[in-house]
Amino acid sequence: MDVIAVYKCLCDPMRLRLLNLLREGPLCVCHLQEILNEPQVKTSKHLGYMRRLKLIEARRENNWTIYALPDRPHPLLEENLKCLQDCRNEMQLFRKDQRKRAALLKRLAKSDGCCPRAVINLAPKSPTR
Amino acid sequence: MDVIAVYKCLCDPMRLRLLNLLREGPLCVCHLQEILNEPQVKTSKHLGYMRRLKLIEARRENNWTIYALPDRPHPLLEENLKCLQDCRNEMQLFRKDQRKRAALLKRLAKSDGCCPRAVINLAPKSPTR
DNA sequence: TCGGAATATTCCTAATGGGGAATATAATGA
DNA sequence: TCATTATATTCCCCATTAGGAATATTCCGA
Repeated sequence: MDVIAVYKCLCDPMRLRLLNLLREGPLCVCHLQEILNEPQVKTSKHLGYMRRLKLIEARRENNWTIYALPDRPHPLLEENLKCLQDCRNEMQLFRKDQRKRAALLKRLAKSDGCCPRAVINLAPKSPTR
Repeated sequence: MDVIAVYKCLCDPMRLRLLNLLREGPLCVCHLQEILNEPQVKTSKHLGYMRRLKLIEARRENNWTIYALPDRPHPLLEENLKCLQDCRNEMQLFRKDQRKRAALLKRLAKSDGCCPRAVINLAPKSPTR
């Protein structure tokens, strides 16, 4: 039952926020951390947790680790992320995070971000989806 | 975030099996226990857990406790139960449980079950849905 | 009133998870 | 080589949970 792994990931608020962001495109840890305004350990641990359960992927890009949903995410995960997107009326936090993400990307487009190289590499992926 | 409660319920295999059965109609504890072939404590505890989180309801019918999904279940729960229903190819266990349930109801229809009164009361609800 | 069936609760133990502080590791640039 | 940045890991504590054994509770019928 792989399904259990999906639900285990989904049953923590912080992980939901992370997934909600990754759904819109890959991000490095420091950006996730900044957007969520949560300590580094916490961010890294939750990402590691989901990574171990194979729900998200990580790749090293120079000094940064970029996390992303896999090309073909677990269907159950996808379905639920879509759901959460829909009920984001209740999910003020989600919307707020998304706005912060948009602002961050905009800021980085002017290339004064903390890891421009990562951003450039991800540029084709992040705006759409 | 009520959503977390839903996912907490969903991240245990036994609870998934219980929900999968309740989705088809109400059942008393002893029937659930029999179908799942799990010890009484375990069954009762998981049901209690979900009940406390308001995902399922219970009503006392003489000596039995009948558990059921609420009239208007949490939308996220419903969505996921539907999902699980769909991917039940992987979920051999679910199908097996459903067959056992059908057999049980058939047997009870001949009124030699352990709690006929409960069954009678629930008859209008269980066949459909 | 008593015994038995159905269910819930309590007590215990082991495992897991969350969070923080501190430390380790990896990669960069000076 | 060294300092710095980004990230992961380890250690520690606390809360939650799963599961079983035993016990309590509720309700029934004799």
